[in-house]
Amino acid sequence: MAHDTKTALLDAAEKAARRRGFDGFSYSDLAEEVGIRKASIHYHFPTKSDLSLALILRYTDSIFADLEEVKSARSTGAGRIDALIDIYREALFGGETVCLCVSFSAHADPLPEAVLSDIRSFRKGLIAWIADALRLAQDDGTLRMSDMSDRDAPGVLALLEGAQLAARAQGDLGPYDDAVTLLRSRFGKQ
Amino acid sequence: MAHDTKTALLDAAEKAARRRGFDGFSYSDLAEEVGIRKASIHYHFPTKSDLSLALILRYTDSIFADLEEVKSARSTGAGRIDALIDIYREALFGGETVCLCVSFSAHADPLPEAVLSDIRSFRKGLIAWIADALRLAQDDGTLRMSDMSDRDAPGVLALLEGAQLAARAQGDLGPYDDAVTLLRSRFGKQ
DNA sequence: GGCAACCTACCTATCAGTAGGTAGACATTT
DNA sequence: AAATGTCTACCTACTGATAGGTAGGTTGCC
Repeated sequence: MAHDTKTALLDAAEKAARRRGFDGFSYSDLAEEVGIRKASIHYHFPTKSDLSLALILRYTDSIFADLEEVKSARSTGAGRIDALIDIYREALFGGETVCLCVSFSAHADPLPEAVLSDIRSFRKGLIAWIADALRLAQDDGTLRMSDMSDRDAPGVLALLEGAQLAARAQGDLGPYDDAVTLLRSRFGKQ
Repeated sequence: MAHDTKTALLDAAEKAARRRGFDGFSYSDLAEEVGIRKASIHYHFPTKSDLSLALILRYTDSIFADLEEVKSARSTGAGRIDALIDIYREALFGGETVCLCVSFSAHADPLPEAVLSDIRSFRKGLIAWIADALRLAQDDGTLRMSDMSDRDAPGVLALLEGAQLAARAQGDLGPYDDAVTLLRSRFGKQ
């Protein structure tokens, strides 16, 4: 199938980008991992810029789909925040990778404007989702302290991404769990 | 002077690493910026690994020195946390760079173990400093809500680093200020 | 026949790093 | 005081490896 190779390339590229950054892997690396020749990758992604855009589009779509699923699976605000914390935790792969958004944000300079634009709208959407969950948690009583509000949504996202950095630096999940304590302790039963 | 060239190289390398990542600049780039030939850089830093280590050592020393200064300049817990938020804010250079620790943590893979080890102990020291400030804030009454404690120090650091990522992705300070609202709103008069 | 999905072979640019030389400051020797 | 040696801080010129990307051919399916 045509799609299998393309998907395999995206999978390999995403893994590499999240581990070593977008400049940290080459078409050679991908070729070896996927099992085709280097030049053949250009058939699917003419330039590395094209690849970076395809990567971020697939990634943001997938995360937004996950968030929609969380919305229908979890009815309380605390439950939704908890699920979000888990999503970011699993994205760490035990401390070997960060999420693509973190990886791209950290070294945004070489990326094409279209990618940066997608990252910005991804962040916007995420913050809106979190704000919604925080409002819900206030209403349903699963947010313990009354001083946290939807205004804190950007802070929640920053906390999650920063916690990923800490885990990545250490190479294990410990620092992530330590950092998100600040969040978890503020939510009650789901 | 001998030292001026070496310092100029470190300055240029730090700026580049914080903007584009450690793999995002070359000895050629440094040579052009500093005004010496590429090969001459190897006299000061034989390999790029050597340069990465020199960078992180200088950086962590400088931050710890800043934190000591804050300790003597600010007597309240809230004042110290506020000063820390400012330090991380200024490290953004308006959204063009992140701090070196964030840059290195995001793409830790190519870095030598000695650098990662220094980053880990840097994080440890930072968290200890923050925990100390949080305890002080509890004692002196400048921490508004009683539900925040020194246990939240890893979360505070994660929040600051994550807020830097958000600002870097956007290219301006707005997202940083939005994210640290979660912190600032919890502290009273200094 | 036509097209998708590869391939081999090659390009130019750039990477970190090396070899070997040199100009000038400074100390030591004669 | 002059000559010599040594050291720092550069230099020119180069290496092999690798980067992203291109040209043009081949294979097999519809």
